[in-house]
This record gives sequence, structure tokens and C-alpha cells, in this order.
Amino acid sequence: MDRDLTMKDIAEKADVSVATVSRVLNNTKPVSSELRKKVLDIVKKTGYKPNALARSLIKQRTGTIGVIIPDMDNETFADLIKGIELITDKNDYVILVTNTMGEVKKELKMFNLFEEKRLDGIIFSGVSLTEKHIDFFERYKIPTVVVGQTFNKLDFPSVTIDNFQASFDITEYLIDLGHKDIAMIRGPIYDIQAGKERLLGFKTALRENNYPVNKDFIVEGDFTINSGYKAMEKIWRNELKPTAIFSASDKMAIGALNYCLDHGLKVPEDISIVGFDDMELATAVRPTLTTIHQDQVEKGIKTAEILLDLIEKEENESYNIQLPYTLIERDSTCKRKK
Amino acid sequence: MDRDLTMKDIAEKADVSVATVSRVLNNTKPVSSELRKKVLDIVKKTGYKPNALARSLIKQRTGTIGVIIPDMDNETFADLIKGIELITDKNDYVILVTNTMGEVKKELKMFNLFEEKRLDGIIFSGVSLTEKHIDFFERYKIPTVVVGQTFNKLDFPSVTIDNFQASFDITEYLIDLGHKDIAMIRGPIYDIQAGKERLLGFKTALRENNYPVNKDFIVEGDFTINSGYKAMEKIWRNELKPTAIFSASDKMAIGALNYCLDHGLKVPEDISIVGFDDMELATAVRPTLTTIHQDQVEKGIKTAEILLDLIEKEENESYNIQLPYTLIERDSTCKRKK
DNA sequence: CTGTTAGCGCATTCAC
DNA sequence: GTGAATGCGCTAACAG
Repeated sequence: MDRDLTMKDIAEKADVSVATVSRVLNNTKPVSSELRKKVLDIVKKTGYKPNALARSLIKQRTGTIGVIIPDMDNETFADLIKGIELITDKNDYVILVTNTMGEVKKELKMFNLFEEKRLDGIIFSGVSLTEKHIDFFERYKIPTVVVGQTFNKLDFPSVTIDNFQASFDITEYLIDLGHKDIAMIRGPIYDIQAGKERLLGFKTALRENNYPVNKDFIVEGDFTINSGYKAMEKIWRNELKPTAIFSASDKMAIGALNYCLDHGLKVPEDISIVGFDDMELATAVRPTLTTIHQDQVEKGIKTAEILLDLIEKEENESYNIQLPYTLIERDSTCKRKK
Repeated sequence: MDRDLTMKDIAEKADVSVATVSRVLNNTKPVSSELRKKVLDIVKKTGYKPNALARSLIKQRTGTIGVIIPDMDNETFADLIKGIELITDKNDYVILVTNTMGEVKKELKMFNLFEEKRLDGIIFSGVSLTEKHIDFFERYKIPTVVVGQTFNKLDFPSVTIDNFQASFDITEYLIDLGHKDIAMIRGPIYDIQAGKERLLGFKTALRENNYPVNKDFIVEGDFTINSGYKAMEKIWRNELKPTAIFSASDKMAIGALNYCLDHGLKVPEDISIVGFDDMELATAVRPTLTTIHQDQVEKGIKTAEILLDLIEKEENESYNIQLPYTLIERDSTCKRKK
């Protein structure tokens, strides 16, 4: 490959100084229209493109932000990124995405890489905070915003929904339908928001209605369809059968639904099932799934907006933004049969 | 934010020259273990991280590659990226991902940005080639590989599956089950691989078995669930009803399936349905979907491997790699009832 | 083995 | 308005 064209080359061809070329390219200082045209012509003719590396080196800004998520194969995160990209693209930033698959080692590797590449900011989600993470962020001050979770030890702005309240609401919805024996397929407890908070909302709703919390009716899954299937299998082994299932994610709900369908149980006649997230999957299956809708794209948008504010206005407050959610009633739930 | 620590700072603190610091950091030339230790200690204590921008400026390599896809919300592309990342990560590259949503303008913007940022290579998929694209690539010689499609005008290496043959196979599979009246929900024709090739395979299989190709039995969708639903609706309006449906994507197949389910048609008893891709969705629905399985992660891996070869070995051949596929028989198909 | 020096490509003083 | 010179942080000759 030939050597890249540089500003010097353009300057020589246009018979001006590099400073002038720089000025017309960046509109940073007045240049006579004559020289401007001359430079622009050469630039167009040669297809010259400024070297962003050199520019970043001087300006101390790279125009790229790093995004760390567990797995973009999960529609939830894919949507989140789309929201982020909507905003970053509009502001001429670019995103460096990485899937950590929950591996702490990979997370730390990426954090380091982000630092070396001098990214302007970081967005991350689903990271389980270790001592090393804390060390990193205490030393390296970079604009950062967290999405879908919060940290107590580190004060980054965060955007989430009120997982506790949403779970509470959908549990009460089941209770209002007359259900008493409600089982929950929960996520891992170390996932504060989608695991712990949703479980808490569920339990609290039961308690406030004076229903007992039956330990056998709470089974853990890992948010996959398969784990939902397995969890349902376990729940159904109990003497007492629930008439409703609250799953902490749509995927696990689909797993539970399939278990029912595969074993001759009618949904919702025999058993009502609700999910959480409102992924595309929720309306792709039959019966369609009653669930909590949250707008991931919007979440990404908000997150990116906050980050860009942090970067450009150098604000430095820490706050948590809660986005709205809605309960969407579909065909997987009905009143308890007497 | 304080000024970053530089190599000069480290050199001063360790009382050596910057060259020495550079040498221990890059293991590029022998350094006495005494000095090496001294430098390493300071680096560790201060948390110094080299500036990748400055390094890239010299080495003419950024260690980042650009990935352009239509929409990573599509599991297909999400998996592809995961495959790519598996390889790039292992080789200490990083990827810049962008969703173009099919907008040519965005594609061109990103190509330009990639050039300015001096990325080491580009992978793209689902791009509809315009004159401007061609101009770009003729001027800017950057290692590039295409996935999921091929170009005749530009000779980039590409990795695909044999869409024609796969479609042919699954159509014959339906024919072997005794189906004669088979409808197809196809994709847009400008999508050479997933649209045109799959349609061709279908038609060819019918012709080779001396079945007529019924125009009313070929309806176009856009690969979404909803378009599959609509397409099925249209197909079912015909006087003659098909006993089997071949959909060019799982999503459209699910749409068709839902139309059937919503209108009292039994699948597969009344009508057999097959999809294409074998996404997670294919086993999430009931009945589970007979489909063509292709391994997107593997596709991403192969693609990235080829690109890295291109970059590091500066090879420059153009070839097309076809990955294997398999027909997976599930519950959405059965023999035609007499 | 180690240090000095010259750029990588650009933006930005500072003179004119 | 314009040009010459300085340096962003680093690597790679080049000497020693």
C-alpha cells in the first residue's frame, strides 16, 4: 500500500502552507476564498482524508466511546446499543463494542484497552464489580455511565427502570386475577437489578397481600429459555401446583410456557404465565405473553445523552435515572378458575 | 482531568531514557534486568498506560477493524459479530461496530470515518453496492472481507453458504414428503443471497420435479415476523391452498406459523412450514421449526480469520468460501395427508 | 546494552 | 490573512 496522503502533500500541491490547509479543513480561522477553493479542489481531486489519529493526539479527544455488555446476542442489549448508536452517530462519535460474556478477565482487558486508546467515555452494563474494577476506576477518571444496574461503591450516573416496582406491579396483577399460588422463576441474585430487585418486588407483593412466600415456588434460572424450561419442570414437581408463574425474563417465561405446552397444560386456562422485558419473542409465541414492557432503545438513548453531556460539559454529578415501564396484558394470563 | 502520564515522565522517574522505557514496554530490544525492573516498578506504581494513538501514528496500525452490518438486533448478525469478536479479541484487535439499518448514507459515512481513523480492515455484510461504494473502494485500498453476500464488481474475499443449494434441498425435502402445492415467502430480490439465490433454489427444485411454479404462491416479505404473517395471509387468499410453505427466513416462517395458528389451521397436519437460518426462535415456538441450520458464529470466525490474514500477511487473493449448512427436521413438517 | 534524535500527521501558537 | 515553528506521545534508526 502506498503511503497515505498527508496535509503536507496537499499544501504543496495547492502551493500554500499546511496551516492554511488545516484552517480550511477545520473552518477554524478565516482564509481567503481564493485559497480556500484551491485547497478544497485538491482535497477533492486527491481524495485526501485527514488522519484522525494525529488529530486525536493533539486534541486529546478520540470521538469514540467504549461499550461493554455481556452479550449482544440478547435482544435487550442489541436494542440498547442501537439506542446508544442513534445518539453517538448524531454527534459524530463512534462506538467500540465488546461482549464480555460475563468474564471478568475480558472486562478488565477491555477497560485497559479503552484507556490506552484514550476513548472519550465508557458505557457499561451487566458488569459484576470486583476490587480490580474499583481500582481501575479510582485511578482512571473517565466519563462513565452505567445502564441497567447501579453501584453503591462507585458513583457513576446510571439509567435503569424501577425493577422492584415493576415486579411488584405484575405480581399484584396476578393476584388481582385471583391467583394465590404464584411461583417465580428468578434470575441470579448477584444481578442486583434483574435478579435481586425483581425477586424483592415479587416477595413484597405477596407479603402485602398476606400470601405466604413458598420457598419451593421460587426457582432460579439464568435468563435463558432452557433454564426457564428446567425451572418450570422443577416447580411442577411440587405437591402443590401453582396457577400462575412470574418469570424474571421473557426468555425464561417462554421456557416455562414450552414446558407447559409440551406436557399438556393449557396456557392460560390451566396456568397463567407472565414475563419481563417485552422482547420480540413475547409476541412471536402463542399464546402471546403478558409482560413488563421496557424500552431498551430509549434506555440507550438516555444513557448516551448523559455520557455525551459528561464528556462535553464536563459535569460530574452522579444520579440515577429511572425510565418508565408498562404492564402489557396479552394472552398468556387469565382469571384463576375456581 | 490531569494531563496524562507520558513515557517521558516514566523515564525521568526511573532515571533512564524514553527509549529504554519503550524497550522494556515492548520487549523490542534487550535491556538490563536492573533497569527493566526499575522501569516496570514505576510503571506499576504510577499506573502508566501507553498512548495507543501515538503508537498507532508511528506504526501505521491501529489494531481495530470496522464492522458494518444492517442491524444487530437481528440474531443472525449478533452471532456473526460474536464470531468475529472471538477471533479479533484473541489477536488483540478491537472492533468498531455500526448498524446502518440499510441506509446507504450511513454506510458511506462510516466508510469515510473508518478511513480517517485508519482502521486496519473492514468487514461488511448486507450492504447494497452503489457507485459511491465502488468509488470508495477503488480509491481506498484497505483489507476488506464481505460476509453473507458476494459482489461481482468488487473482488473481495467473501464467506457465505450455498443459499441456492440449501433452498433446493429443503424444497426437495418438502417434495419428498409428498407436497406438491408449495408456496414460498421470499425476501427482496436485491438481496442476492438471501433473496434471489434462495428463490432460485426453490424454483429450480420445483422445475426439476416437473411441478409448475405458481406465481400466486410466491410472495415477498422483508424477513420480519410481521411480513411473514402478511405474506401468509395473502397466500391463503388464493383459491388453491398450498400444503407446505417454504419461508426464506425463520422469522417470516414464524409469522406464517402464527397466521395459521390464529386461523385454526393445524401445523403440520394441515400445512407444513419450513424456515431458514435456525435462529433461537426456531426452537422457542411450538411446533418447533424445520429449517436450514447455518452457523453464524462460525461464519464470523472464518470471516475474521480471513481478514486478519489479509492484514498481517498482506495476501491479496479474492475467493469465496462456502460454509456448510444442514437441514434440521423438527415438528413443523410432516407427510402430506391424502 | 543505553541515550539522543528525528519524525509519524496534524493543530496551534507566534510572527508578519 | 498567511506562513514558520513547536509539540501531542511514541518508536526506530543512529551513535556510542
